[in-house]
Amino acid sequence: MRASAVVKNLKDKGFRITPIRKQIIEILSEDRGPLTSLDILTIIHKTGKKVNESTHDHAIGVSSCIRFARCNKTTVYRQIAFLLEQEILEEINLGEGKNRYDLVENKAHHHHLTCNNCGVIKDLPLEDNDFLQSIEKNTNFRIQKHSLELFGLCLGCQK
Amino acid sequence: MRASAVVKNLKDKGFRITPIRKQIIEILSEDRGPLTSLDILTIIHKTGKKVNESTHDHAIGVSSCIRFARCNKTTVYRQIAFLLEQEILEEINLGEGKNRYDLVENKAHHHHLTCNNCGVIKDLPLEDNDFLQSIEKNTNFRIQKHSLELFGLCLGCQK
DNA sequence: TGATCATATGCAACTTAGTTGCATTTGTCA
DNA sequence: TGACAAATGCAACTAAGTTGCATATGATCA
Ligand SMILES: [Mn+2]
Ligand SMILES: [Mn+2]
Ligand SMILES: [Zn+2]
Ligand SMILES: [Zn+2]
Repeated sequence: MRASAVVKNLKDKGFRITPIRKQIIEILSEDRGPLTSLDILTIIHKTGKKVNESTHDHAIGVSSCIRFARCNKTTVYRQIAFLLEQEILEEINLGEGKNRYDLVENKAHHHHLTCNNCGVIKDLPLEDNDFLQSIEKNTNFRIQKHSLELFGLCLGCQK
Repeated sequence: MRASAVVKNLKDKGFRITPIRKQIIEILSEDRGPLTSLDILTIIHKTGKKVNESTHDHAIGVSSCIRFARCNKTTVYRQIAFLLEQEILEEINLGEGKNRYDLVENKAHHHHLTCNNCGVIKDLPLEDNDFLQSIEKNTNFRIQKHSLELFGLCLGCQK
């Protein structure tokens, strides 16, 4: 599983593995598309409730469950900051007035197609090196980062 | 001048021309680069003061000056919304947690190069139609809008 | 298995961008 | 010069994100 590889990597680097840190990595590795901090917090809260309701034992354990239920937005923001520093996440801005986060991991650099009608966000892998190099030549800028976001209608929403 | 053409166009379409509306158009037509709502408000306030301090008569007039000095952020936001509807402005998001606005007018569609060191924002005219068409073919999306923002170091900041 | 200690967490209070409702003012046109 | 719709100011609000501080906890070692 992708999440456990990320966790192992962090542990090897000497970082602490807390239930919330692990859970955020797991949530983002489920590939629901780039999530906001509130998306993440809401999923953590739900996970806490679900596990609490079930009478069976569960991989997550009761103590983690209690902590998921109480998880605070500050913690989510701080974990996001940590995971960004570790270059495990990428910050994505679709002009919504809030950020989204995508697991980088072994996925190559990519962009997004957002449907203006149904909101679905599709990955767009795109080899853009030639493109960027020609801009560097023409402008004398040294390009360090770029963001390309496309908006339109997905096949289903074109009617 | 570019600003007066925009104003005339609005007048012809039957929209009211208020001092603040006109001033915002003028500020943005001075090409200081894409401005935030606060940038705009601050410049309006300064203009009010400057004109007030000067003892000479001035193209702007005293009554406009008083209104510039009192201009409220709500008004700026509402003018921005109006000018966006009229497709006079374009909204630009550089991932700063706030929007910037650029006059569209007769300037062609373009992108931006932002210097990570000194913050300068340079226009980047870029013919990207072929590029977009090939994405449409490969993805079955119909693309309606796109944003491409580049970040790096300007010539001066490359040391 | 504890004790230790740096790191992670929860909570409350704060900042900043942007929005809304409402009373008042003003640009336009007859 | 009215009349009236559109524009404005102000205050109160929302939502994303940040900060300080007291408490809790994961990893390490005895
Ligand atoms: Mn993605
Ligand atoms: Mn520009
Ligand atoms: Zn769709
Ligand atoms: Zn620079």
